Amino acid sequence: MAHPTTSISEQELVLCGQGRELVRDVLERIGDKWSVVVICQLGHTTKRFNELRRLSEPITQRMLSATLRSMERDGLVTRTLHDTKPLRVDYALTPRGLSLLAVARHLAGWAVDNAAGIQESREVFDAP
Amino acid sequence: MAHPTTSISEQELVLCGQGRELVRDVLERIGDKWSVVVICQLGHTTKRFNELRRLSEPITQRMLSATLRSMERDGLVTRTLHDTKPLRVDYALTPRGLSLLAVARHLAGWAVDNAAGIQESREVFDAP
DNA sequence: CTGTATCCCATGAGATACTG
DNA sequence: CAGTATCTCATGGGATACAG
Repeated sequence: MAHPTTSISEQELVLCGQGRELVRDVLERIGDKWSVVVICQLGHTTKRFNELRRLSEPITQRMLSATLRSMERDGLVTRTLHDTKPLRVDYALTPRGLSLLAVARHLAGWAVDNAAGIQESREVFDAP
Repeated sequence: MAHPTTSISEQELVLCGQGRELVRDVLERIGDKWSVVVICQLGHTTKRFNELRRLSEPITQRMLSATLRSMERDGLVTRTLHDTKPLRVDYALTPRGLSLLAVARHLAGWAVDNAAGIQESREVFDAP
């Protein structure tokens, strides 16, 4: 890991200064509706388009296509076209994609740990 | 930490099953335009509305208000109204908010580490 | 099988003005 | 000071149909 136990002050600097746009950028990457789902479904194994589509249900064809392309653009997945008939395309996470997978899992851990508590807070807040 | 070295298979289960909605939920919470900024600016210290507003520039009054309220609803911040004149309201992260701060910093670490590489990948991808 | 092209609408968020 | 109320517009993303 590159930031294992970075000091708090350093991280605060990062988040308060120029780093803010970087962080926003990452959040746009990971915060859209499907990226994390696709990243997690891809995991460490290569998968085909329709395979991913089934695993990521109810994603639409359009959104899977768009999500994969912007991930490819960011160097998170590789796209390999096998020139067979019928067509066959394989997707796999790159090393960078795998490192994002780790972050996504960290996030997922927090989500699972806090989902119930948040739900409860909301109910209290929304009460009469 | 609740999920320090959770096994991969367990996490994969979490992300593929019911956990998906939970994760989406968290991403909507943290993935909006201002939550992470506000969380980071709040950090470990109590702050007033306009103080936060300056620190989170160029956030609008409306969005800071909305962001803080949904964070309060989720039990991430506390809002304390001091009945003085002129009015004074203090905001601070709750323990849950602080745990999210840690996750946000993890994300920020990844962002900083990968921003340059992603930028480069994009340029290559977008090339003529 | 693996996509692209359109159309369409709900939502997120900025600008601005007003209030306790 | 600490908000709320409108208005407005860009965009994200679903449904559907078509294409290589």
